[in-house]
Amino acid sequence: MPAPRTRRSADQRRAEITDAARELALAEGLSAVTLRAVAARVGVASGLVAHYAPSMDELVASTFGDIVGGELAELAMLLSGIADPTAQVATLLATVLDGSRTDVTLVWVQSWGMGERNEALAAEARSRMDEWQQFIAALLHTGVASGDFRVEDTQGVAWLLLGMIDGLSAHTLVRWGESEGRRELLVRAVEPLLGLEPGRLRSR
Amino acid sequence: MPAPRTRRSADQRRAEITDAARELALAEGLSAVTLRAVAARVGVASGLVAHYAPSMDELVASTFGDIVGGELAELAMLLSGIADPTAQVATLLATVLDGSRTDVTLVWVQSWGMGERNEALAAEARSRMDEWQQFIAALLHTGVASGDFRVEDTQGVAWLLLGMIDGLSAHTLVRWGESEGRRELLVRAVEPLLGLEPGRLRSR
DNA sequence: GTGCATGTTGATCACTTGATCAATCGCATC
DNA sequence: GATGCGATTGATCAAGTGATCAACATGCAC
Repeated sequence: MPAPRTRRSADQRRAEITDAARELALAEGLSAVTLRAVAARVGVASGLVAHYAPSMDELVASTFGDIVGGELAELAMLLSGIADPTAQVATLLATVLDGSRTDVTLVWVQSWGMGERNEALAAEARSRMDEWQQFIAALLHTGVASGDFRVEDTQGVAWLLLGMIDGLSAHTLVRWGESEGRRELLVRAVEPLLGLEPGRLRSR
Repeated sequence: MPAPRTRRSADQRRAEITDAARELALAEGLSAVTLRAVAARVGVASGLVAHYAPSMDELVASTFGDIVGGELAELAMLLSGIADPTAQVATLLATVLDGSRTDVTLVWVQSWGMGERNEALAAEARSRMDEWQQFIAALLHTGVASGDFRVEDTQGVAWLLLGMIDGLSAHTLVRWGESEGRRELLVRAVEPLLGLEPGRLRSR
């Protein structure tokens, strides 16, 4: 039986396709976001995906953007419910390293490795990294303004924190477990960067 | 004109192939290590590469191992000429973050992202990460023994250092430049982890 | 010189990828 | 109900992947 043809509005179909792409990327990585794989997941002919996507490179890039943008929005939401800057940073570190986001981490790591061959993806990765850096910098800035932190180079420290987070996250892709002990150590390394006395970030 | 057929010993040809694979990986990434690309670089029929390599997955994995193994050996050589543990760590950080090794960094990052689809590569990556971690741990151990460092959880701190290094290195793939300022900050974060007074790691 | 073990070729298979496009048909509009 | 816009199909192309193998020929042993 040939699949029954269903007809949607263009916007609706577009949404289905981007959703399917995101689900695929989270389940099997960005390299699994393929013309036919997306089509199969939507339950549609391959040509239709090609019809809506400018190119697969761009679909992969925008899928990456969706995922990591959503992650940041989620985190921002979580932190917005916390008043104390120190607690915010503590929560940031705890959340990002809790090992429950290997799917998003894989997407990040693949974006760095695939950027060599997919210029749209590389550009999107740069943009999203900036977004994250600015988010962290804003966090630090708030803490400095309130007198909780003492940071000179806010931008630089934000980059450093992001680098640490990304590196430790990437490691969990290959070596999971032991994340508990490493957060403790990370916290000890971060405190002096923020001008905090030892132990302040741990209280939580 | 059909290419003139040249005949080498099996060992010699094997060496040519692994060399070509390494060069390709460094120039264009692990994903460029392809049956035909390697054959073309050696100047040989594709079938010959298949004849010597158990499979392309394994050739990619062993190529990765060659590259990062060589990197570590090179670094070990460099550090062996330094007596003071503090200077050793300072040199380690300076060397790894000097931005002159984006080729090796790309190989690292790709190994994490491709491990999903290449089990041999994933295993090799795990093994090489262990190697690095043990190397750093030994460095720390020496410093503790000599009284230069004060570190309780040597293994944990080694993992943390490696994570920081990998994360910051990965960032240089997308955002190069500014590496100078970040080393300064990294050093400030690492000092307390080693039980060093502020500024000790910077003296170099 | 001759023989032949073994290094080497390149055509070939089966598969996957992104992309194109004429043909088809669902469905809102009239 | 009939019309036609536009969403949808699926066959098709060109390119690239790893792998296989019968045929070939090189250069050493004798």
